[in-house]
Amino acid sequence: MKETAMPSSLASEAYEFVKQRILRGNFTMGQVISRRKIAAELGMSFLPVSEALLRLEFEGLLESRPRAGTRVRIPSPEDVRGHYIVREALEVQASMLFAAVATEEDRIELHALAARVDAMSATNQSLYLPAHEKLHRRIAEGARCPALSLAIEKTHALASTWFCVARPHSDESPPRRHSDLVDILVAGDPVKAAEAMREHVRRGMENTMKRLKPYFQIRKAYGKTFFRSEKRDKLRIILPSALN
Amino acid sequence: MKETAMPSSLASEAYEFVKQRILRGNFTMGQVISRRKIAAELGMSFLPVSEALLRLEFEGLLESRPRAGTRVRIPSPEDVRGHYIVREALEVQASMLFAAVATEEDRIELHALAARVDAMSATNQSLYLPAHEKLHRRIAEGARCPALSLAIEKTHALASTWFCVARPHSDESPPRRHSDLVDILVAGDPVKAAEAMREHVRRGMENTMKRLKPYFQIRKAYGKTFFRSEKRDKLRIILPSALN
DNA sequence: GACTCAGATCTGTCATATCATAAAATGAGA
DNA sequence: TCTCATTTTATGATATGACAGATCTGAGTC
Repeated sequence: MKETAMPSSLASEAYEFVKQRILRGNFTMGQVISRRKIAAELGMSFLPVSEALLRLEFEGLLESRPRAGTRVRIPSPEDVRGHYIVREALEVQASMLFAAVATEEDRIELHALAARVDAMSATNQSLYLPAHEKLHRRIAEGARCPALSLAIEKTHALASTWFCVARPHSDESPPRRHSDLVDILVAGDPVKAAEAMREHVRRGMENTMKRLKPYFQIRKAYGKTFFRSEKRDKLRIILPSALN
Repeated sequence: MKETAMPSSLASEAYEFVKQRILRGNFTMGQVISRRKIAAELGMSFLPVSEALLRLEFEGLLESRPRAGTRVRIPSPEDVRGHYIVREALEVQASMLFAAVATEEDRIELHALAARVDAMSATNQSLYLPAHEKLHRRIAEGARCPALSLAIEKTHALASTWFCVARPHSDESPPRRHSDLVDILVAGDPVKAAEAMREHVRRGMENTMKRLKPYFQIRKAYGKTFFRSEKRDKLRIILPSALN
């Protein structure tokens, strides 16, 4: 956890700070974030913090209401579906380009990454997510289109917040789920690559939908009000909540 | 040109104001925008204006450097290519979904829109762009995925700024360019729909590349400095500039 | 217990002021 | 006319404070 060199701007420092806390799960879904407290914690005014939160809101990690507060976004089923449809579009495009233009080094590295991801999906949970993201990032980079990589990276950041929660999965995902995908990508046929990636992303959506199901109810219970106190915890208990 | 109801926030008012001026070409590419002047013009502080410009920067319409200024973004060839690759990904996805799930009304309306667009591509230049955008928006809406529609809409806003400039086109685009596309979309075969849309977007990219070629040189001449005075106009003359 | 309602507290929005830096304007020297 | 260093002006970044509105708290009521 190092300061990313010289942020050169308090706003970007605050941005990284809050983003990391969300991605690590220190801020839980639905939790209200206080600009002033974070500003005090970082020793700055709350204006650069506001700019940072605004940016995170654009990226879909936060949601806010004018004078009520800002909280970590709680997704609705439509959010998840929409997210995965956009993501499918982008990743299919990336995998087609990868199959067509990736270098030999790209393809070799991808094989190694896929093997690592598949291995960790069964054993090491905490390292699985970063490895999985790296795999997809490499595919995007192999497509040789920075704009596409950037768009994909943004969608991944959003989805990451959904995985910092309970992981009841261990659903028998095939042991070579990612290796099989990569095998097709490196083979070099864009159409087959697209097909494989499309299937891959769709599986991901089904998985996420299952995991997030309890939280959909929480979203409904919260409604439009931004609870600042612990009332939210009470709601969590009241809910039908098969949270685990 | 109506105020969109009650903006409820000065920042969003400034956002709409600046965005419209960019899209209408009142702000030309590379022109530096002064937060303070706009704030004065709108009778507000420059803080809400800053928030608006920040948002437009996220959307790719503006670019800024820390204490130099904020200007309407001048695209590089890589920008255009990246934009169209992302756009291709999204629109192909939309057209596949449209072919699969659009209602009968959707398909009927699309036919009419396509005919209108093709008609105006030859005659009415000023109405062509809005009609063209509406056509693509309807396709996205027919896909029944708000998130996808939103993503596409954002990419269109960016591209629109590129068309407020010289239109040397009138390149013999086939008279039924959009009608042919729509014919395939409404037929209902997702694979063929995807194919047709992919081809359509690629044509669009080639077109845009041709139009923007002169501006690529301007971008190089500008470099990283944000000219606030008229020196920029001199540069424009100096350039090889077959601007018209 | 549940419900209401007035104050206290916190929130985001916005205005104003200061500061370091980038670009412009100026002017002396070739 | 050109170049280069200087000053001047303009810009974005940030701090601070005021304000309206949302949420919270707690006493009072049933």
